[in-house]
Amino acid sequence: MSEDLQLDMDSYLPLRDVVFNTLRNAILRGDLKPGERLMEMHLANKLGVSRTPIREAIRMLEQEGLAVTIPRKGAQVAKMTEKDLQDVLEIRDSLDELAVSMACKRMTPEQLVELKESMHDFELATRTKDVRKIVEADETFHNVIYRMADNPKLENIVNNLREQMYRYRYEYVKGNSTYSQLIEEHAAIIEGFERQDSQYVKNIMHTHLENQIEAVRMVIRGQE
Amino acid sequence: MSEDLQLDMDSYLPLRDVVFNTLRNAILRGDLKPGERLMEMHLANKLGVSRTPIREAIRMLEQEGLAVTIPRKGAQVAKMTEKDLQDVLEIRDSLDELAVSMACKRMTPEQLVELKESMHDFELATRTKDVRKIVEADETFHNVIYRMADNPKLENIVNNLREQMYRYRYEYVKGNSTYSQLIEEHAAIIEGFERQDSQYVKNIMHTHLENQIEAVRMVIRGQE
DNA sequence: CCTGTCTTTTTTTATGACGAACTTTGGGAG
DNA sequence: CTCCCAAAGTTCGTCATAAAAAAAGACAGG
Repeated sequence: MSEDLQLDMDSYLPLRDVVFNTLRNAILRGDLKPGERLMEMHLANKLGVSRTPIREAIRMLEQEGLAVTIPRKGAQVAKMTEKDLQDVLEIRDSLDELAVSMACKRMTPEQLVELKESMHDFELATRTKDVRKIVEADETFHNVIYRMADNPKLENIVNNLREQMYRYRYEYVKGNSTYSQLIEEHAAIIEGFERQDSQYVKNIMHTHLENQIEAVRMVIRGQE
Repeated sequence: MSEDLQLDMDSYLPLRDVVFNTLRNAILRGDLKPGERLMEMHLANKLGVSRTPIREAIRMLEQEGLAVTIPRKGAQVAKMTEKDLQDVLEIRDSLDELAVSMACKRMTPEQLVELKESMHDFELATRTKDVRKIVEADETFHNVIYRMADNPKLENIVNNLREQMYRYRYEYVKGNSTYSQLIEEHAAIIEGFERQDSQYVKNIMHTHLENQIEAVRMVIRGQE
């Protein structure tokens, strides 16, 4: 559990942000599992930094809902209950509708091209059978849509909400080897955007989301 | 600018949380103005704590959108542009609709009573002409509605969005001495809930929100 | 064998001091 | 007046330290 943490010393960012991104990714891809403790010294040693940037990163994770800290006991990776999942989905559904409405109104032809490209990338990714690639490609596809809505705050909120499901969805994608349905849905979404048929796209998005619920729910149930 | 910062040493909370709440309130009620710098040492001295809890609190504010930090330059109280306001309103509109739908389905009789009480409190508050009391009573009223929706995450997100408008709305409420319209709208909302007429409530909520936009927009324009 | 209490250890929390890196500012040279 | 450089101010990250709380373990008594 939780090996392989390593800093991406990319460009010049404050260490707290590097740590934040590192931990965030570790949580999302399941290297740090729900309920696992986040001990300052431990992480500091493992990442080779001092405790200060670790603590700041934990505060950020906390505010994003990826970690929960109990005073004087420390932080853990947030667990999700079925109720939490339900709540998140409710909101996502609503915001997806909003995003689609806005995207229909505001999208540029270039963005439509970009969307098609990312759908194509997704298709390619499914052939590799590399779960991580597939999930990432899917995220990219949806991110393009949210960006089309031209509302950065919306993008941000939806991303936070999606994050909270990802780590569970990971497991779901892993188990599910039939991506044809996903591909068809993506195609339908694009078709809808081309016709500017916002209602049509909303419906597809809704079922698209709906299809994931059961699977994620299963994973959550098996969470002890 | 920014005197009078003082810690509420309430119950036993980690200092970072106390600092966070203190700064948050100061920002919301305008004691710390948009664009004002948040210097670690200054705040630490003013609040009588060390830099560590200050830094952690700033990270939290940042994640809530109330502060913006530029690496190696430090944090400022977040400013809002008209586009930001537009974006926030779009989302709030959407989430208000969701909240109302859910509240209609899930509300308990006790909550309806609570809502009526908080409307009454609002009426009383308007008579005092105390801006802070009025704003708080209005927030309470709306919070009851969000709580009726029984979706804590939704409550949290909407609160964050509202926060970002509060400090501007403060000015608006200050200038506006006719609260009769607000009172009527609140009454209409309750009436709608009693009839479980979700569409009706949504409409009222929408105009209720719409009424605030222009005023907030004015304040933002005068922001230099 | 289990239970409750006491002690020890671990961990969080908060402080203070320090140096390095970066920004800004203000003065002086051209 | 403009450009450049030095000085001052800040952030950023590290380290050492100490207090307080929680967890873990030891141990005596039922």
